[in-house]
Amino acid sequence: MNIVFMGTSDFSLKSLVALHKNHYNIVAVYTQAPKPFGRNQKIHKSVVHEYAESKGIPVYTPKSLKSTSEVEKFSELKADLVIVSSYGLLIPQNILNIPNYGFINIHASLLPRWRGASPIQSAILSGDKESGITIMKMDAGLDTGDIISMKKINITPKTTYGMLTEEMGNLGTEMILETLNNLEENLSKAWKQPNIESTYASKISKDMCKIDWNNSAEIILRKIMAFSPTPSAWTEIEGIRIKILDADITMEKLHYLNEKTKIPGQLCEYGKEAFVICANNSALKLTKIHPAGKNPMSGNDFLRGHKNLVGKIFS
RNA sequence: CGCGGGGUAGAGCAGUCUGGUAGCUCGUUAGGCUCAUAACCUGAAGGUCGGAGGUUCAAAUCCUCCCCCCGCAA
Repeated sequence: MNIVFMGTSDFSLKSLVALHKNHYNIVAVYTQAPKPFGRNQKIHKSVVHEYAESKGIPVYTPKSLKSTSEVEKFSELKADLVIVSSYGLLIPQNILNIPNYGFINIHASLLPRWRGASPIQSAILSGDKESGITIMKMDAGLDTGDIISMKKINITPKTTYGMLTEEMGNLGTEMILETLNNLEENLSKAWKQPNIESTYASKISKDMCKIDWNNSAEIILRKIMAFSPTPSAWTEIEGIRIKILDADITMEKLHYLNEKTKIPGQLCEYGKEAFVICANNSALKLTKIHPAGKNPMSGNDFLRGHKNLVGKIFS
């Protein structure tokens, strides 16, 4: 069976590696084109691109699949099945129709909740208690295909995007291998998504990552977790831009904080630890932060060199 | 040549502009105080100031080149 793999991120890489190690016949890999990335505008290939190349698998990086030349190239691969995992491009119907077994997608949410680009971050941001992986047959809609299988993962208040992505990647890999084990039967048993209760996870934008200290500590903590370790929730104080990598909602020090004139975003020190006031009489203890131009450090360390900032306001 | 911040004791920083004894807050360590302590007091150890060259009577500081870390942007 000829398999084509389409994916770009670390999440998808795990599945590709597993497929390759299990000796599936991967005839081609599609991934997003190399882009200028990082300092000095160096061109970087995607992790999937690097891996496929190192294993001698042909790599395709079209900017779109809509052109007739791309459709022709694809049909020449004589794919029987395509596995898609956080690829990043829309797949037109005339390509979906080509493989006998169609397209299968590994999606990192419990569909129909969180269709779209950022299912993992969105689940954490909105405070979901659980998420998971859905394996589905792809159709022309955005993550609207029939469901082949679904498994859950718990989310705690301290689950980060990085941690959840790791777990999701492992689970997705496990599930796609199960699916392939008994492909025809699994495909025939697929069921329709309920169209109620669907939600969409839009792409992550810059402003989404900036912290609004007028929210409660709980909401802010979700944002920190959803964007950790990257791109990171951030804030600013006295012109210094600071990423917040980890924090804890603090209860025991609230009585102390309440005696002060609390302003949301105010940096406080208590028992050598750094706190920031949030809305509704809540506060966050800064446990790991990353000031621009510096290396990541604890809140305590930051205070040691910046006593003058105590009492100032994050914005 | 995309824009910018930084490298000084184990950690976080000041000192650089204007050259003149290597500092601060912590940590570590020895002792003291205390019913006791992560609190307080007294002492100690711990630095080739990222590297190389240059200027100078004298360089963390000024000049030249190099290395490393990071933020933005994409």
